[in-house]
Amino acid sequence: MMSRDGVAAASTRAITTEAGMAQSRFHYCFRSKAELLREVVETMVRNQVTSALAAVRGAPAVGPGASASTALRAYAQHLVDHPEQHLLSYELTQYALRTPGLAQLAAQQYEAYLDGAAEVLAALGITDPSAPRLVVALLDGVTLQWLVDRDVEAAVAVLERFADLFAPPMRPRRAG
Amino acid sequence: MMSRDGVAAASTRAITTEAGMAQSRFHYCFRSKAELLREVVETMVRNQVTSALAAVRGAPAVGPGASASTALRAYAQHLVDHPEQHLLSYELTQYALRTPGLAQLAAQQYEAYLDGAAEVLAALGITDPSAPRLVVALLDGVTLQWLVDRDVEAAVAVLERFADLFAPPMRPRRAG
DNA sequence: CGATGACTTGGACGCTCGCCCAAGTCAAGC
DNA sequence: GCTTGACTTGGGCGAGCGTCCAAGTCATCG
Repeated sequence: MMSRDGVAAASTRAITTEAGMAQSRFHYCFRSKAELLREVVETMVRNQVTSALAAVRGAPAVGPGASASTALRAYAQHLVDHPEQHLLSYELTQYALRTPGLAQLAAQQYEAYLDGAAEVLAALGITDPSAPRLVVALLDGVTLQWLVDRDVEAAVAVLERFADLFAPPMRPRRAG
Repeated sequence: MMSRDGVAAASTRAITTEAGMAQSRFHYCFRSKAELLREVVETMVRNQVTSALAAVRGAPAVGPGASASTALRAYAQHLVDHPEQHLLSYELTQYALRTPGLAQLAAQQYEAYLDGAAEVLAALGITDPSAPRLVVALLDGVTLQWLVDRDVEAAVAVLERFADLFAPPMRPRRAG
């Protein structure tokens, strides 16, 4: 419901109405709205990381270059299929950054992303310690761009270009 | 004031109080709050693009590799000096994406960013048509990461790594 | 001088927000 | 059967929101 309508629209009344329960019940289940948001972020991040790992482990790897490109395509597919989830992820980050009591929640979120990315890259045979930050940064940027202009071709092209730069398939000029 | 307190805190009352004028005057100056936001985004984007261009044109270019690295460092410096402005930029994008009447505002914002990036890259001697999207995506991603964890070293390292991949200084293995 | 119109103001409209409370329901344990 | 305590509820608290309006100020101009 949050991914459908946005964090700003997720009032305690809207949430409880969606769940078909009385609004008063909200503060019986959660101490405050911040507590709910904490749980939402933790659950969402856990799901994202585990499903990304499962997707990478599920696909057969035929060399770091090819599988990196495949993984990037899979991410693009997920983005196109579930745009609201990705937008929600950024909304929650910013909500946390602007809300005093939730400042460290965003940090936890991205720590989990970076750890997850490191694990995914390791599964692809890429162990460079600076790689996770680079990959997460590029994915975030491409995602944000696509959420804005919905240009799938351009987004995929950027990902392909990055894959070529970052993990060239086999060798640049040999045995094409 | 928006960059200081966030978009959510920018109510018409907060804005007019900050400006030292009566709240009623807001709707004499602007038809609605959406109209103000439109002007804010347009002004902000214009300033960002022109100042980025001025910075690149101001620095002497000594080859695409070196100047690209310099430009990325300059961006990192601006980010560290004015974090709220960058956060505001993302907040406005998301506010626009979630607000029905403002949907195309985000598209205009990123169109301007991409055009600006293309111009900056052209000034650096990089004319690859896919380059602006790649660079803007990476800058957005690195910026978001830094806004969350405030790790300057890591952010600069990622930018350097990208500069090496994207526009290698002179030649990879010759005349170092 | 009197009228016009741009500009400013305090106050109000109806609405939503997070949070809280007194009262109620109802199965479990004595 | 009675008490306990987890659970649920409608209603209300004070506050803030975007927007609007009648009334007021005041320089300009016939």
